[in-house]
Amino acid sequence: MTKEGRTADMAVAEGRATLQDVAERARVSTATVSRVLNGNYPVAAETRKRVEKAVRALGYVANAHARALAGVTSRTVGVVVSEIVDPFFSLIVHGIQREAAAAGRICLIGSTLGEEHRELEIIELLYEQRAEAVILVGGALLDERHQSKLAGRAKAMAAAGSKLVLCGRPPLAAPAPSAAVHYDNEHGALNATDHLMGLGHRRILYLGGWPGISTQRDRVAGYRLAHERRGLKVDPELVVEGEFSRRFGYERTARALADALDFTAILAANDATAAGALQALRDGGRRVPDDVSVVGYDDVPVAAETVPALTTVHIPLQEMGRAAVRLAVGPQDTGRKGDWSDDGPSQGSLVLGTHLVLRGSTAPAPVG
Amino acid sequence: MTKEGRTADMAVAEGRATLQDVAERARVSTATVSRVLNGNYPVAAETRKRVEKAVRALGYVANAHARALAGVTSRTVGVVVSEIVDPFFSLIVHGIQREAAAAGRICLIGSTLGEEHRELEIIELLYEQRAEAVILVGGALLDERHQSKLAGRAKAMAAAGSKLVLCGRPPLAAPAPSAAVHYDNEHGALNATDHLMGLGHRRILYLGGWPGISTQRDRVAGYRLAHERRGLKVDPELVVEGEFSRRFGYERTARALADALDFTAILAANDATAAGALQALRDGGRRVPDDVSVVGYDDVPVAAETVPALTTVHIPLQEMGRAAVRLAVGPQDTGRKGDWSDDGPSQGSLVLGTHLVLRGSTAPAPVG
DNA sequence: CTGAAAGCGCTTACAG
DNA sequence: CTGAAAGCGCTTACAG
Repeated sequence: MTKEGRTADMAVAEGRATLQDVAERARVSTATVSRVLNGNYPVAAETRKRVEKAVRALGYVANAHARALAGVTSRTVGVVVSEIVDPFFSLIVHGIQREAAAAGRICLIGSTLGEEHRELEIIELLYEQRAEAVILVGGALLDERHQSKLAGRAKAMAAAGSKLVLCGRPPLAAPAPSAAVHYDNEHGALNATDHLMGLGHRRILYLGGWPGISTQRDRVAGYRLAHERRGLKVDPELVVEGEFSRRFGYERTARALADALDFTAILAANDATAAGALQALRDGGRRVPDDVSVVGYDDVPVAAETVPALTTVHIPLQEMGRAAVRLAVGPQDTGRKGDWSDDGPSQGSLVLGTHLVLRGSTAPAPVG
Repeated sequence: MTKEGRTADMAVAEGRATLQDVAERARVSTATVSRVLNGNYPVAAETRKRVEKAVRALGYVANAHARALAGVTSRTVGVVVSEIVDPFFSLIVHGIQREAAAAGRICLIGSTLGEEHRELEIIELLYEQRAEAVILVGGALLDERHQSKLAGRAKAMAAAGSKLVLCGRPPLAAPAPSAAVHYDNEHGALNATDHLMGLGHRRILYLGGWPGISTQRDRVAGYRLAHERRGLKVDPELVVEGEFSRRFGYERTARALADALDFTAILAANDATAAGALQALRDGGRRVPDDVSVVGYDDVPVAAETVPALTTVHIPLQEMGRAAVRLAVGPQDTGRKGDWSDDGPSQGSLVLGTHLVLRGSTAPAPVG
């Protein structure tokens, strides 16, 4: 074992080495060590070498807390998701992780565990950790009190030089500063419905989705708009909301079949719901797409794996996550901290396009 | 607008309020404010009220960095995953999030983005953030250099009062301190293989899985052990390793069919691979389970959703995540910081059971 | 029950 | 190119 090796082990045995330890070993001041570590200041080559050697010998790793306290940003971005097991969220998070890694940031990920109203608690925890920015992933809770609390939080964060970024939901109402990256949700549903109508379907069952969230509101709106554009009325019996889940899709399709509800196609609120519908249809002896056409929404992996594979609305989920990080850590500070809180309501609002992916689950409406 | 409301807005406009601000407003010392906030010390009811009012008025949120620096633990647990989009990982992470929330912790989640050797970099980032513990999720890279670096890191962390927890992989070799929660991986594969053998299958294709990782090593070992126990030889042609992926499962099954490889059952390295095999079998005109039986591994949601549904090995993924957090933040410090680095090699090592879930993809081997 | 003060481990003007 | 010193926002003995 080398002398250096032994000393490193000793340092290890005593706990974490500090800047001070490194400075002493290299016989320089802590200021100098800090400078070589941050590499943003001229240091004599000779000195630099000594410091680097000491750093290695002691196995020194900077304390991010001390660094953050001393004024440098935390290099941490906060993320709030509902359920990480839901591919809609995990694909977005994947994009966030990729872009965060590229920007040298690490992610603090909080989950509401499916209880959306806990969003504010999680934001508070993330804010406590002084995340540079907090990204809220997924649809917005349709609750005025909740939204106004969110707006309050956004203001406080802006004033403190941090920011709130919305990902997969529309920007906050006017006076609150926030950035947002969204997708043309309503338009996606409009296209999907119109695709079915173009195939001759007139009685289309809208199935699934939780009405408490903006995602659902916009999808249903697109479904209705498609009818309106063709001068058709929506039969209220054909709009069955509830949950975004495979189980819900299965049960309600089975019930519709049992009730002999008249429909030739299903627009599901998301792919999981559509997969459930597919299974209920099969169990009920209906052929897809011969007897019934089915369209999903999201284009998560399962959509390509069902039998038949699902025609669905593609959302660039990963890209949306990446864009959110760009908005979050974006154009580096101009130095005027908290400054943009005065710039007006919104700090950039992106809308990504969606498009229909045609696969095997849709076909012309059966004749007769 | 109340007077208090106005002041709160003013404070907000000036950036984050500090303990000092609260103290001034409540006309007490910062020590007192700290005490009422932490509630671990007697404070006069009257004083407490004044402080609480000031906190609310200023919208004060503690700075976790300052708190951590001043000696309190960071209440942050680090997590390293490969691909968060893979349900194997996201289910474990879900369990981690649940338990972490219950313990009042927040998770810093780093991803290697599928490049396992980057694990060490991520650990370093997490260590920099002074995570209380770092949980490594998923199989271990079978690489001695990597393992010994990991051991070095584990020692350094232990000395610094933090710890490394392994989740879904075996404990580190002897002299490195670490806690681990694993599952009886080899046994699961043994059972699955034996189930097929019990149904009369003798030529079982082992399909998929990346040989560079402990997960695969143990599953293949279980497959071999099952043969050994029955005094059967493993035909090397029947062991097709490569990747854990649906695509790999599809392609290699299609190829096996094209090559007229002789087999009546498939043990897939995981459910995704099995789902790909199922599709190739269907595309190749084989009926499952009549012509070929298929068994998956993991029991992630997709296993219950394929047609037919997959017989597979269930791993208590969520529970494994929860257990990892318990090991991570576990029995609160006895105060002897870094002490357990001397206690021996391992800090508790749990092994959770797996079991076979019988669904529709397995049946007796076809006669003849 | 309350306060003054030291200290956690960094960074960064300010001098030299 | 280098160092002494202040300061970031907390917590916690130590006094009272």
